[in-house]
Amino acid sequence: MSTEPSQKLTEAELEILQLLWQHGPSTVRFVNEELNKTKEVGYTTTLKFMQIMTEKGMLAPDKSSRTHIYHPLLQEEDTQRKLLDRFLDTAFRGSASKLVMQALGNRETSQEELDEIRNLLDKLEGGKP
Amino acid sequence: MSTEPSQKLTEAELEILQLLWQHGPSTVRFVNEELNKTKEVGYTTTLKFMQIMTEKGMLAPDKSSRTHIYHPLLQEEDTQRKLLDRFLDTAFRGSASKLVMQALGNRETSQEELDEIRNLLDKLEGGKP
DNA sequence: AAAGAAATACGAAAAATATCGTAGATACAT
DNA sequence: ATGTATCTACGATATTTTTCGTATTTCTTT
Repeated sequence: MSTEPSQKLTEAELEILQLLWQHGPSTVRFVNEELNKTKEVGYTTTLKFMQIMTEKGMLAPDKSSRTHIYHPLLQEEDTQRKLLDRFLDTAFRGSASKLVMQALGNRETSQEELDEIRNLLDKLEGGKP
Repeated sequence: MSTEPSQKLTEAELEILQLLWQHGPSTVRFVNEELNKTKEVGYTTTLKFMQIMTEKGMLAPDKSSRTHIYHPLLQEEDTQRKLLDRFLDTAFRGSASKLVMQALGNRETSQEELDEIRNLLDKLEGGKP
């Protein structure tokens, strides 16, 4: 009927979600301050965004006290998966390996992370003696 | 002071670039027909996009014949790298390994591709016996 | 050479995103 | 209890992105 988390995250919405995932449920003020570490954004702008996101079913404000606390309703990993699917299509025409190669090739990756990935590869190939 | 390939590709622009990378320099009509395989877009809309992209320095039309042939000026891999950097930051807060894990974990990847990736891992860890 | 088809140029409307100002409500400090 | 600071609500404006209509030019065909 209503609360379908309508897709199509905008850049600004994603930024806010990231902050909430990272720091947990937060106030508008906190989110706004975090945003301002990167760029200049007015308080009411942030507020408006979070209200719109609430309408869209992405956030739920706890209004029990005057200062509302916003909870993210979207799961981080779910959302990342969807974003990745889309990105893979639009930017890499669907070639996951090409994307992976670029992701690993073009930046520093710690030994630990490499090990992790290698483990995953082993697992994926498992059952093939 | 002009031809700087100003950044910030829009979705529509990227779609067009993909077609040009995939099929090589093309006419507006061809691009439009390709686009219409997916969604409905008017001819002049496509034309306008390609003209704007030309202004932005992303494309260069060969106007020697009446029907212009548009060449992409951006390199596919360069562009993908930039898009990936951005995406990595905004969607995965910079964690390349997390992105890679998702990319590999959530879809079918062929044995060949897996091998390729494993090779890359070996290379990246090279110099460490 | 005239009619019709196919391109480009250009301006402007429509839609989607982002930004903010102001008003009114609520808490807090004096 | 009065003034000040802090919030939320809400409407309005600005910016960016997408879409297209119309005019004009250039071929083709007859």
